[in-house]
Amino acid sequence: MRWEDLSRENCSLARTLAVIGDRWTLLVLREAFLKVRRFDDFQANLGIARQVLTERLAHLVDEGVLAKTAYQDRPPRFEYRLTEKGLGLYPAVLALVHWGDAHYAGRKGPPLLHRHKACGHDFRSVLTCSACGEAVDPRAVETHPGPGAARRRVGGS
Amino acid sequence: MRWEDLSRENCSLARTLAVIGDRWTLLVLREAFLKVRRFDDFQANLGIARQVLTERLAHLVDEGVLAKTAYQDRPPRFEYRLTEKGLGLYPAVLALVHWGDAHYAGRKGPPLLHRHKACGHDFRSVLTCSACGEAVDPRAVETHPGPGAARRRVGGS
DNA sequence: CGATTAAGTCTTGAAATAAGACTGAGTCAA
DNA sequence: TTGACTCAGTCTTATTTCAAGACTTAATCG
Repeated sequence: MRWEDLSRENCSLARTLAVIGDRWTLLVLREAFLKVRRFDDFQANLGIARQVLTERLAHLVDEGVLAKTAYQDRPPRFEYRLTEKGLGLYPAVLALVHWGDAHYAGRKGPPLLHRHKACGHDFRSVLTCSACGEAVDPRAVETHPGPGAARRRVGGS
Repeated sequence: MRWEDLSRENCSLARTLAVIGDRWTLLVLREAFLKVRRFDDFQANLGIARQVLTERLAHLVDEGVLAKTAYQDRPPRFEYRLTEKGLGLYPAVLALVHWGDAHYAGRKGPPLLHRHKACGHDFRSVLTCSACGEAVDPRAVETHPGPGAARRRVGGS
């Protein structure tokens, strides 16, 4: 299979990765979550090849994860901001960051902490069940086909 | 910057992506979470080039995300299983899947549902604060440097 | 005028990926 | 005991992507 066929897979992870699974894309989003908005700032912070950055930003805009808007007209200058859809990736990004904190932070601890403004404390993200509100252990999850599951061939010859 | 320098960045997301940010790696892990264990099954399910699969599995084993063990000796046959560290990626994977469900599921709904065995209901993951136990809105999070933050040059000439 | 800034595009060489043939060790069935 | 098959890879070749940095365009600043 080639990467560009991913979005046609009937799998939500594959479709998500078709949008944000490229090399660099999640790092571009990290910068966006840290309020970086301009092409040259993304480029300088990431050290990414400019061509690649151009392509990644365009893709994220196409997918509605970032919005590109002019903040001045002459000369034209643009900024890239997270949309609501893009903001929806925050739980995933935070979970990845906290996994990194747990396994790859240096002796001194994590480089960045997250504070929950509502309660005032630094926190880690906890996977919680939308149905019962309790923390979920990965081993306590079972999967089963949903309404959009692919029809399977049954009893074929 | 080149990709292989990522793991030296003082950023937990960058270090995480150095492990699981390659093309295909998260799909390999999807299969692992769905209890796939053998080389040929990964290969057949993903349609990934065998060479790439070989390299990805070896990398995940190196990083302690998967464990490779022989399940028979003659001929030698191996299986790849998630370690505890690998299981720790579940919240991140689930968050990505649920983002895909929200934005890319077809008309009929998501292809796969997740049931919380403890309460018996299908659920979505909710980002919850480890300090206060409440659901966290992305806009209610502030970041600040942690103990492992890079020392910044101060007052340089 | 000359330097600087922002947001790219272009060029070139290096690296990664896709597709599929091939290998080797062993099993199974006739 | 030959021939088909399984598993877990390796090898080859062509295509695609990425890295690095020079170049471009339009406008402002001193």
